[in-house]
Amino acid sequence: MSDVLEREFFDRSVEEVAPALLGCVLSRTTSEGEVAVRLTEVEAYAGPLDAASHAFRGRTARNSVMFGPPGHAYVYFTYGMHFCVNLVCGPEGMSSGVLLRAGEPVTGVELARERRPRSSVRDLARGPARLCQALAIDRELDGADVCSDGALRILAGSPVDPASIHRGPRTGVSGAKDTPWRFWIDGEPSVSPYRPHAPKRRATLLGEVDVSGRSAGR
DNA sequence: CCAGCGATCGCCT
DNA sequence: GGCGATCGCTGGC
Repeated sequence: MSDVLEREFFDRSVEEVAPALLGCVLSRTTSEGEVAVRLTEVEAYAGPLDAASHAFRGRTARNSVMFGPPGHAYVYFTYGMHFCVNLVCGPEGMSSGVLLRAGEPVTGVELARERRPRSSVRDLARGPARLCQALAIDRELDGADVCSDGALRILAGSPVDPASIHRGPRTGVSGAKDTPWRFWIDGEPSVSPYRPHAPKRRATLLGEVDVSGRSAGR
């Protein structure tokens, strides 16, 4: 109960929900205890309208949670070793979601450090896979309702100064690369660095110059 | 600080 | 069979 966000919060366009999630708190409870982070960086993915979205090519076993009701977690496994978590937005069937990319630890820092012993506190939840590691989020939480009292909850946080919310292109995606649907709280140390998508290197032709981008985060 | 690279496997073409 | 909504280590400047 307490200060869990209402499901209606998620029942709007993903472009509205994403910046509104900044400053909110994601809390994860296991038998080991609670770890919570204040969200500092997110990305919006707009389902079938969005070439970068996992839902772009329709419903599959993996992404089916995105096609369900808002306020649930879509957890996927990638690169053979990492998990990332999205919160599903509305309306139901739209298959849009917000990827949670980074957060500032606010509760259970010691437990999070046990899970990521090589990490500085600043890096504990800096990046979508690190965030999942610090909070022990895996595919068992795929479909979890974050708007009720459960193992994974989203809580209201203290208000964020609107002027500190910045936006830019999303990180690491190959489709719709210029759509500015990455949102972050400016000046937050926990915001992950911007990494433009780098295509797999193939043999270069005739002195072709590699013009891949460089760091421009924050 | 930055670029390069390997790890490792589920999903989709 | 190819390639990720990534991370962490290495080696260079």
